[in-house]
Amino acid sequence: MEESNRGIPIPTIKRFPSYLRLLKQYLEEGKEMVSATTLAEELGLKPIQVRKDISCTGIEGKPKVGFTIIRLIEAIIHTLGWDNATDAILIGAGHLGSALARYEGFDSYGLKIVAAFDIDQGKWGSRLGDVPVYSLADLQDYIKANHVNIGVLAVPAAQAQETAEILVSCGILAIWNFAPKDLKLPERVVVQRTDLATSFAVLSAKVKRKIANEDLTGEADEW
Amino acid sequence: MEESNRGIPIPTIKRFPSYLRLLKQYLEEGKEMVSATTLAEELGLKPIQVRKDISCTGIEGKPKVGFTIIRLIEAIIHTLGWDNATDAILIGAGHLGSALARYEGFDSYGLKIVAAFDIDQGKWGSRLGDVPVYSLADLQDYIKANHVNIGVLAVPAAQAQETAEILVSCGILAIWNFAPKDLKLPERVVVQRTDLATSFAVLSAKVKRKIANEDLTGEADEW
DNA sequence: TAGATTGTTAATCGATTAACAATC
DNA sequence: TAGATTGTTAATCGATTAACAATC
Repeated sequence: MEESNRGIPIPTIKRFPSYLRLLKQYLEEGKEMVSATTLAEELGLKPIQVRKDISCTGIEGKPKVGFTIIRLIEAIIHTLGWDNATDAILIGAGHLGSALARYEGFDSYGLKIVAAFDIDQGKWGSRLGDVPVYSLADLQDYIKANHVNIGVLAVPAAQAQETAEILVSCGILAIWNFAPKDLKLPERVVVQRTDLATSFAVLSAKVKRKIANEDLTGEADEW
Repeated sequence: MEESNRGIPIPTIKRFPSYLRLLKQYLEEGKEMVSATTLAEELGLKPIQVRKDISCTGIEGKPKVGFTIIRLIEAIIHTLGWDNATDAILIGAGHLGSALARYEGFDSYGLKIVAAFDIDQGKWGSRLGDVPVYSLADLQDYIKANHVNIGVLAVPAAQAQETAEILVSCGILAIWNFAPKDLKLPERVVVQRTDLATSFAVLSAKVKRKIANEDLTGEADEW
């Protein structure tokens, strides 16, 4: 009963990393307290929204002064479940996979890419940064032996579904899918897409909307 | 008046690329018509939602048969503004930038990365796939000379704000930000973030929720 | 104390979903 | 024709925002 069935709203979850980055910066600058008003101002949000979001972490503030930065940081990290690192494997050691394997930021998200797998024999035995690359044939054994729960999928779209199914059959619980393909998998598997097309679609739409609105205001000026 | 001030809902925009991929696949398979029911089934959505989304493109279907695939594809591409390619420049030729420059999929989004810029002198004159890498010092001249409107930002977080400000001062209208940093820019600039932290936060939350719910149902089974 | 800020409760807003008539 | 599917109008749902009392 303590934690609701539905949990914290996804939009709130999405804002947490931004809060976290800013709070860490404040901490480095030697600050101790911060108000929701300040956070909102810096991130372009409304103060009330920041307060609602913060209330999801269970942290309480002090009127007039705000919130204790270090406590907020810890609470957000805990709420996101980033306080104990999760091992993940990477499938696909192409350009994108390579960039992901070398990405330094994952440490602070509690994500650790421990191994990469690829069909290309030429890549077996090599390393992407610190991450060793193995044959796809070793996937199943590796997952079983190392109790990995998360798979990061960075293969071409044409192989995505098939590869995802292999991951699922190996017992992977969650897939972070970077391939431009919508996966059809059993309900129990958690799938999170990071889709460049989707992101660019939103950018395109915002640009279009901005231009349309500027045209409107432009016309209005002539009245 | 033809196009509303607010335009198409962002959630709908975000689903368009998925429809597009699936429709293109159907087209390749030689199909001509498709129903909203089928699309929904394949993408894990509700038929009513697909119909609502499609209605935003202005395309009308035929009861009992559905929609003409080719017309739907064209309408979605047009609605997204992907029918005439937009030039973009890439800032930051590191691992991520390199992967973005070589990404083949951008063609179909109407995005073309025409040049990359980096502070690292060792990279000047080289190429990321087809994309030439220049000095950051050449940025302003290049933007002016080539009428580029979109900047893809793939620099380290510490340089993101500063680099974005340069882009804005050079007249860039929209920034696609891959750096894990929230940019503070003038209202008129369109900023779209593609943030690994945010995406992973949602994945973490879904996993947590799934586990919580499984525990709940587990307990319920014992009653 | 006065005033800024918090947290709660209620109102608003936008998107999803349901209900159902129209139609091929 | 019968039945599946469309498109519209209304209901529901969830998140954002507003209002305001509590408090340091």
